[in-house]
Amino acid sequence: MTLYGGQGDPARTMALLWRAHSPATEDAPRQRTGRAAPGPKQGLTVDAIIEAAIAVADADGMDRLSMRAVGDRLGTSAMALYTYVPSKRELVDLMYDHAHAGWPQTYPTGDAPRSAVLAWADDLWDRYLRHPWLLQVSYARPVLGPHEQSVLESLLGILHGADLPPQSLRPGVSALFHLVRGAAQTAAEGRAAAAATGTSDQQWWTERSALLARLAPDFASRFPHSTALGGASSDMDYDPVRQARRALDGGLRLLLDGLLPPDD
Amino acid sequence: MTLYGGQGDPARTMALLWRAHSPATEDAPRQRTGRAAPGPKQGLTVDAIIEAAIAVADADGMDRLSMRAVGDRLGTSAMALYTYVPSKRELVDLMYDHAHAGWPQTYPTGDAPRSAVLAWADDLWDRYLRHPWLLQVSYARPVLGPHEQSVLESLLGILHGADLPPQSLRPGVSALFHLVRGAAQTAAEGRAAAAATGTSDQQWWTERSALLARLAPDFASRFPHSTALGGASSDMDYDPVRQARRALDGGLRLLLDGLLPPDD
DNA sequence: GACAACTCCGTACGCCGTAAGCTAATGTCT
DNA sequence: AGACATTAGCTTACGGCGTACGGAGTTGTC
Repeated sequence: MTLYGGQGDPARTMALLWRAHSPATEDAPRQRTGRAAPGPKQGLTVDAIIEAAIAVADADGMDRLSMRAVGDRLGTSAMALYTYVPSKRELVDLMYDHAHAGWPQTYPTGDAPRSAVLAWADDLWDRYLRHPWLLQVSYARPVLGPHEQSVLESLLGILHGADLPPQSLRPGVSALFHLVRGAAQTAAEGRAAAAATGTSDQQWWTERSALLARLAPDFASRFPHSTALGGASSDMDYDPVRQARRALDGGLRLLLDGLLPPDD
Repeated sequence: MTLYGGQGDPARTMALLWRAHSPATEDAPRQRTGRAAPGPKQGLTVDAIIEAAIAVADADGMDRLSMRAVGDRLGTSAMALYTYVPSKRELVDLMYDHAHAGWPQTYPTGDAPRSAVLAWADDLWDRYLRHPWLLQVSYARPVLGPHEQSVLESLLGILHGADLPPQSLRPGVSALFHLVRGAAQTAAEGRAAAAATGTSDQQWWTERSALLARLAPDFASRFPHSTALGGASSDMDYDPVRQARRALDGGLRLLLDGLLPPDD
């Protein structure tokens, strides 16, 4: 199920999200009271925690991400993290933003906004497949961090050059995000399913068909169009990542036909 | 985080999914051994469990859906459910399919496939907003039940009439699903956030802006396009559901411009 | 030297999914 | 009628989770 973000204390979360990037708030829980700073030195940093958490999620998946697991990786306990991070939810928010770091500031457009959009989508697709747990964090979250913001900003930069009808901008942006995200999710989950069950994609698919044929022998007559669509041609590609990627490319083509003038 | 479905024993899951709809397997765990049926009468049914679980998810959200909660609602314990359903994962799969029940078999197309697609998308949007937890179940799941299958089948029926280039069919279908699902997710989560915090959408938005202005005073110069996009006009609509719906309508328009000939 | 502020973190609580196994009910077979 | 295999229902319990709470130890200021 989707993990909803942005639910803790918004001020605290946003301070953490924008902390290093803002000239105003230098850093740290330490600074919260305006006064000095007694007490032991801090042994961890928020960034170290974020990176450890991302490492856990990348390696073992979001299901296995727990405060205890992050603590283990850092050689401490789960509770030690709570000095730096108010809760797991906030940590996920921070992970989410951090995983979008290093995004290109701009994409070369020239006279070809279409290929720039495709490059942007390709980068986002890569990012999602590299950190599939990103797709399990709600993207309707309203607490945006600086790195996520860059992803949006770079797309807007591309579209700014193309002369869109102004009322197409917002829907176009939403649609592009939804398409990439949806396709990447399909790909990531197909890949994960194959890895989890250990059966090849083709093998798995034929087993499923046999089962369906037995349980629902009238399938073909009840769902003729689905049957036609699923009809396996001999050169069928069972790899879920390639399938999803092809669907994404096609979907982007259709959408951009409606959105942009053709590159030339 | 997204709950991955379709991971239990596929044969058992599919038998449950297609059970009532198939002439072959009459029903029930009872029947699994070919032999007769000693032991106490069964006091529950799979359908009752599914419906109770959906009621819990509708009322309290997916986070609060637990086997114990479903058991409580049925006046029994959590463990009593395991006679009927192999695990929570399978139960979620069954819930997912069941929540798509009653889908229109066909949409009137006439010469207007475009409006038929829009009606289909509208129905799906409604369904998602009525059962927002559906959006937290992965839709890349390959174990399809009969009701989900009808959703796809009806769309294919519409598109069959329009003469699409054949290579546009799959990407078009994927894109339509992704658009509706993405928009509904944005809407549902915005709605949930407003309900959870108790602040009005407008109030919440202005607080967020003030916070951002303080933490990242250089926001406008670093993200000029985002700033321009977010620029609040006086007649701005803060309601997240309406916003997402408008984005969906616009996105569908763009996509269908690329996909279909205009209705007339 | 006193004290306040702070970090660190062990313990514990109430959740969760579900494995294991007992009890009692029911059918078939002798 | 009685024996017995099979099954549903359910209790108990285990190992996980997020995190509240509070004690212990460390560091700065007065």
